[in-house]
Amino acid sequence: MPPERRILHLDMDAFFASVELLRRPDLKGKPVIVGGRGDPTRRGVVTTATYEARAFGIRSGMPLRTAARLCPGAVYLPTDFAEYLRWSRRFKAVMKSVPALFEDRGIDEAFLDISELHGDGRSIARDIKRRVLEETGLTCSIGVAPNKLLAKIASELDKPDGLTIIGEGDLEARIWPLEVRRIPGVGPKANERLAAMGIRTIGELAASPRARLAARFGRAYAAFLHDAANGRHDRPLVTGREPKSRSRETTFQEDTNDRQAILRTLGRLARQVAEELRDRGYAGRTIGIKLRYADFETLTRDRTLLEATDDPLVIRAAAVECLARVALRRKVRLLGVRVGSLMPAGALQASLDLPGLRIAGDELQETP
DNA sequence: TCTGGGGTCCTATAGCCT
DNA sequence: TCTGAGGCTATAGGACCC
Repeated sequence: MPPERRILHLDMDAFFASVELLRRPDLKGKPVIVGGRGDPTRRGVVTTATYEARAFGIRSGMPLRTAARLCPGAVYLPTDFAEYLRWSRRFKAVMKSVPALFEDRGIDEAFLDISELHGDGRSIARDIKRRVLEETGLTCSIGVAPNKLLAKIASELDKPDGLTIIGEGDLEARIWPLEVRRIPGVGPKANERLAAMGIRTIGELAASPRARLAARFGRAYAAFLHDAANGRHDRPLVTGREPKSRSRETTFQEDTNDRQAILRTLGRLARQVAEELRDRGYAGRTIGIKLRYADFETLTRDRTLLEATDDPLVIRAAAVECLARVALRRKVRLLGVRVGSLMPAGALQASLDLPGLRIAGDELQETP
């Protein structure tokens, strides 16, 4: 019998908006909406809204133009990722100071495996909340549970500034009444298909025969759903992660079918991706584009090179080649460039510097 | 007036090879 | 020699997450 795990999930409250309030304390108590360029007449979506704005029905992912209709009196601010990243590092530094496995889950949340720590989960969580507040002036919500999945659900249950402990015995009372959509991994599509089967709550999902789920969702996903609903989830924390791809994309303010404009944008995106790769010391072999038509139909095209690259001209050339495989009969709303199959650029150099090989121009040649 | 930008992972299919 | 199974890689799309 393995000892019960204790996983802690921390989620910052309305993170981007709260960071903005640190520099603009005069906006405290007002509806503040962060998203796009901060101009609700232009294309963009809400990334975060303060709780005052949420009272007007503002939700993240909502078009800024819709938000402007629902809450014209709100203060609209542009997203400033560099600034949020600075504050993100600060709260994560607090978490990393705890002697426990740490898993980074993006800019505003993270896990700790506190199984081996002395003391009860509640006091450990309280201590972290207090120190995060001291170091950043920001509040967060924490969930503690026997696995990552339940911990994440728990951290959502008492937002903002919440602390929720879920034990094995709390499943029926605390988790089963929740809607299936609360399970991370159940998005709009799966939610709809479950609803069509008459399954709305996690409890109903837990009581569904696996075979019935497998018939609609396939074995693997059905097993995940059924286990999750029954509180079973043994995925370990992922402590170190290598990036798999890097991309840049942009939505045109006006849909366009101007070939020259599209090519110019492609070149700019290729340059930006290359710059980021070089900054971070990576190169990639698979170059791809993403294109979204005005009607939102989206397609991708890939091309795999013989060698990994971080050269903007090589990336652009491959992207142009991908673009040539797409019919540009309709207007385009979004264009993206992606580099995948990443490897550290050092490894690339090492492979090119193998004895007996040297670089000549663009080609690998045998050393005489 | 809709619907961003940055990612990961999974699945299906096709071609090639053994 | 033919057929098939199965592995591997490349490609495309979709669902989901923050």
